[in-house]
Amino acid sequence: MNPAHILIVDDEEDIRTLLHYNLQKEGFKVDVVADGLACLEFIQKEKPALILLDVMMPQLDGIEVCERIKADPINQDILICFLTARNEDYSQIAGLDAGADDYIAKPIKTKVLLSRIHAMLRRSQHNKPAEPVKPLFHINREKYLLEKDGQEIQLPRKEFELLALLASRPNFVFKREQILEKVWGTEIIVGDRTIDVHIRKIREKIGEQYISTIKGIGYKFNE
Amino acid sequence: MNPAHILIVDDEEDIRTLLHYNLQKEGFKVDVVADGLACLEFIQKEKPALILLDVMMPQLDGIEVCERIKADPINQDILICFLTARNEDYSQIAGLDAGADDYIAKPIKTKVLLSRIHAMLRRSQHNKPAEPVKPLFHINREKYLLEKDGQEIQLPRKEFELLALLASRPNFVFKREQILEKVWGTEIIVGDRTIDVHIRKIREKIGEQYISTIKGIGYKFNE
DNA sequence: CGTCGTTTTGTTAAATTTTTCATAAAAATA
DNA sequence: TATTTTTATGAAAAATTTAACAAAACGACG
Repeated sequence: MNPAHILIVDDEEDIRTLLHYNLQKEGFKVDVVADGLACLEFIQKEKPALILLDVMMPQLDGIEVCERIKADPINQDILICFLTARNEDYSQIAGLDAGADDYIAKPIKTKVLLSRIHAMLRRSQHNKPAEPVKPLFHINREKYLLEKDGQEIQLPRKEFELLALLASRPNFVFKREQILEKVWGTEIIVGDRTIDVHIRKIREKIGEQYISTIKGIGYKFNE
Repeated sequence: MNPAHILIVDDEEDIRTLLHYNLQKEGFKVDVVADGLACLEFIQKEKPALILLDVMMPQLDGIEVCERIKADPINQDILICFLTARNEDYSQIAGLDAGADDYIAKPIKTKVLLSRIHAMLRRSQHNKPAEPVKPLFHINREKYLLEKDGQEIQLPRKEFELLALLASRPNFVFKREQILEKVWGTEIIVGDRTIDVHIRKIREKIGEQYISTIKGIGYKFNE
């Protein structure tokens, strides 16, 4: 579960600091720029999942920036959330017309902010192509369980994520590094033994034959 | 893309005319009725994509109408947007509680109106997770009443909403976040303990076996 | 205004999950 | 074969998450 990447665009130092601090604490990968131009430059190089975009900015305002971003199909799926001065009805509408996905009124309450961000991210994940379906073995993300020849097996979260990852590409050898990155993310650091232990638990539950160890490299799911 | 069908419900002639004119000009298919009863009758025959619903109306007010509409699962996906007198905070809240999807404050600015409408329509197309309704026991939305093998169980509102959500998709694991979003909305922020407590209350009333905890994820309703 | 039912919060205990650690076993390397 | 490296295993510590309870806050209503 990788942390979502969020870009903050605001000309006010205080706001930048505040948002940066709160979002980072929440576990997001955060970048910050101070104006619209810098924002456009930034997304040439990196593609954040979400941009918090101040509407009122000198030179290039948020609406303009938003329109330019959304103009490129490649960036369609970047979520954009406007930060607007309170009760600026006009900016609200113009913003949504410009293709923004949500807006938050200043003054920003941290709880509201986080809640909205999570809601947006979740929503965007929600309508993404369904993951490939496994016949023998079905990993049911909706029900958070494993359907194996008739019976349903409940797995704790980490075990579930790990198995889901391996099973998503049968016969492909996932390196330990990759596993750590995909299941734990780059932020959370855990020792190598942790993977072993989870693998063992999974094997206990589904049988030895499904997961093979590739010594020195990692693990794979057998078709 | 055929034009969205919008129903206008307002007791004031001027407003009806204004809205009708503007929406039609925008290319929507528009119908107009003057009161709540006519509205309910209308949707028996046709199913508009969106209803602009005045809150303050003689006899049957907008909130009541909204509740009745949303009570029928078939109409769940009709978008409802309240038209409220300005700064009627109370009606805003009551409206959203009643299941409305948005509200617009009078006096209505055309640009705001159109923008909001487009946003709502876009959003509703955007996230359409199928929601098959499963009446293991019947959930009576009008009375906030649960009919379980003969006996009727009264549930307070929040408990009711929560149970209704879980029961709307048996076996589907609702994440805590999702529950918060659906039952409380993104605006209202409550702690995680709140969910637990409501779950417990519901379990006390309907029995333990119906709702399972999926640790680290959320809850689900058992079929 | 006081009361009652509902909703929310905070605290503590219990349960479960996740991680670490020490040691054994296995595989690879030389 | 001896040595080194890597993984498996069992037990236990640490961390996280939920349940249970008590109480406060809130709202509707007489």
